[in-house]
Amino acid sequence: MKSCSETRPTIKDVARLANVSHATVSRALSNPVGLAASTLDRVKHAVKELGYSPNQIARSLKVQKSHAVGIVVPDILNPFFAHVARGAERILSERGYSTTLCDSEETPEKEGRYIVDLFQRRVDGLIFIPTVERGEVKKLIKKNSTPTVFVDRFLGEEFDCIKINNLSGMSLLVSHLVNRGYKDIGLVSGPLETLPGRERFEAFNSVLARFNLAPKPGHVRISDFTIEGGYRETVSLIRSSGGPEAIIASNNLMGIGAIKAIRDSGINIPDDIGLVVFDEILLGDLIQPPLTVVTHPAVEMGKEAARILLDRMAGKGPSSPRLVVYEPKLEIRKSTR
Amino acid sequence: MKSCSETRPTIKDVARLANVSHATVSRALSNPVGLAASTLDRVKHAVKELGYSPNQIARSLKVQKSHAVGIVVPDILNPFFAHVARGAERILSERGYSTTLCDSEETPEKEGRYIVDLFQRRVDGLIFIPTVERGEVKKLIKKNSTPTVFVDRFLGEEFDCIKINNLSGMSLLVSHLVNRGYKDIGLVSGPLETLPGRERFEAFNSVLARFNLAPKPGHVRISDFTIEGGYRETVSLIRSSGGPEAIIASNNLMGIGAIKAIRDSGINIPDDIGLVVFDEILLGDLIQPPLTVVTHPAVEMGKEAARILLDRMAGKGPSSPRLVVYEPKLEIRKSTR
DNA sequence: CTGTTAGCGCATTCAA
DNA sequence: TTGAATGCGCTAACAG
Repeated sequence: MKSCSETRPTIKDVARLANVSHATVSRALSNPVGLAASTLDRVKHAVKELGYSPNQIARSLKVQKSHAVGIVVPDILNPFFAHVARGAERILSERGYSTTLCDSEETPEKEGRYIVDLFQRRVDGLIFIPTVERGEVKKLIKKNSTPTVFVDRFLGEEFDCIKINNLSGMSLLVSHLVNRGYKDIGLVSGPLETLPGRERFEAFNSVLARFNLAPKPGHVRISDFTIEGGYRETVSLIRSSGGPEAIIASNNLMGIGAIKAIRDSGINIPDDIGLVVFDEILLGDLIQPPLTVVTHPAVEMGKEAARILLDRMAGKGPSSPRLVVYEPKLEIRKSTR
Repeated sequence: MKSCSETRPTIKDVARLANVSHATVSRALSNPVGLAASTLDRVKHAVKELGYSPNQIARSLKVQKSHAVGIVVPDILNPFFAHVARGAERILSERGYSTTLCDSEETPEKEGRYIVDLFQRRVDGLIFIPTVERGEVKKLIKKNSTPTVFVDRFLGEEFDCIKINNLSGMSLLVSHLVNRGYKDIGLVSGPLETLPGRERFEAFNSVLARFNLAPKPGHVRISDFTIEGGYRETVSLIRSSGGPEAIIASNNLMGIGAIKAIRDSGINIPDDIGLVVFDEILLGDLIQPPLTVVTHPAVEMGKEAARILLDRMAGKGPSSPRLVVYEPKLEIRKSTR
């Protein structure tokens, strides 16, 4: 359809049609108390007649609030992040905030551009799941006074953060394997520059030690939280002589990569190798064999992040950073002996 | 961290520090030609010193363009829509537009609020995948002159639209089944109030007729494009006496529902029943048995939508509505005999 | 080459 | 109960 070039009606157009001042129109629309019923009526008619829709940009400039919040996630195709976004968005929109969902695609440059753009658009708040940690973004966030809450990953103790207990999650996974008789357990770890990558890595080692076990040299691989990365490291793990009896994938995407790698190597779960995954896998129960995983309450975490952000934007809440830690759950399916 | 209450520096602060007028600062930042090198230098230093970041809201108000576009999808958890969004976002951000991704969660009310909000925020363009068709949203879009392009679903011939050839997709699926000897084929259809739902439904009937077959009464079920809906109808199909030999699910989510339903009924794919799905299923190749599906180039469709939208926003392109139709591909896996 | 001026559309004092 | 005036932060004539 041809875009028609007539300009949109403004508050003045409404005022003219209703025979009042534009200030009156403004009142009628936002706080109609103490207005003559007849005036209100005329304004309403004029609004409908012209199809007037307030210009939020002008309004934001005037009131110095955008009533918008940014949500930045590293990968919208990862169901975990999508669920977090959904939870946050639900709470925020309930409270009249509109949200801008940004997918940084695990790319620090893209992420940086988003943050700058969001700040220039003067969002009132930010829910942020960063990619690999870098000083620059952290500086940006700190310099800017926009309230920000982190989810899953974070950039330092000085920020509000919603996360899960990575130690207990990894403990659940390792214990499960050890209890089933696995001794030689491999790890496909996420990047150590991310909080969950690092914490799960450390937990893996410490929990193993608690069982008087230690990872075999070469059986711990540092990867990047992607399907491809998980695939690559798992293949290499399998091919190496004396590969592990079981593998823990440190997140869902690497778990998918691991399944594919195992399948492509012509060996079998759980007969030839065990596999368990940190974080739920979409359709994890439909895969053959169904995968044992550790789950997070992703939607709830998003909601909680939003609630805390709302507090911050309202200037409420403690002045110290808030840390909310959820407990993961073990979902036992059949990917181990 | 406590949000600090000092207000952000404005262009005037920069001007004062650099000893120039704010108009000069504006020029230095946007179009620095014909400025004395020394002036430019002073401005740049002042900008850095203050950590000045232009207020995009004020800028938008002045230039009457927000340089933002909205992307509204019915379900961000559906990988098809997520991929479309990703494709669109890539093209748009390349061209300096920022995008607001909105998830209507298949809820017309939520969708309506998003559209209104986006228009009030004066987005320069809109990429829109509507929920079930309703007159109201259509009216909103038409009344507003904001360029809009639809993907997959649409609201009428008068709009730009990127879609796939639903007839040939369904033809691929039906032919595949017929060639393998299935005669009694059931359909779990999407809602007929959506374009793909309707077109696939009609294609199902016409392609069957081409083979001199007709669907058995009760073997065509109208559902709602959700996992639950697909589950429900498939269970009912299986339980009915003389259920179909094979089922076509009209989209990916209903396909997942169908798999679960078949599994929960204690019967087997492909031995007891065949299943093929319109649209790729995430991990469709990891499910047991791997699912035969028809695929769309989702990212490319999103990109094309963005390109057309860019044209529209620039006032370029034909004045008649543009329709781009992609051809689906059959991905044969092993969910039929 | 740079400063002055005038709005963009709106909310909000302050008077009347 | 309503109107007039002001300014949010910025860009874009128009002068000089």
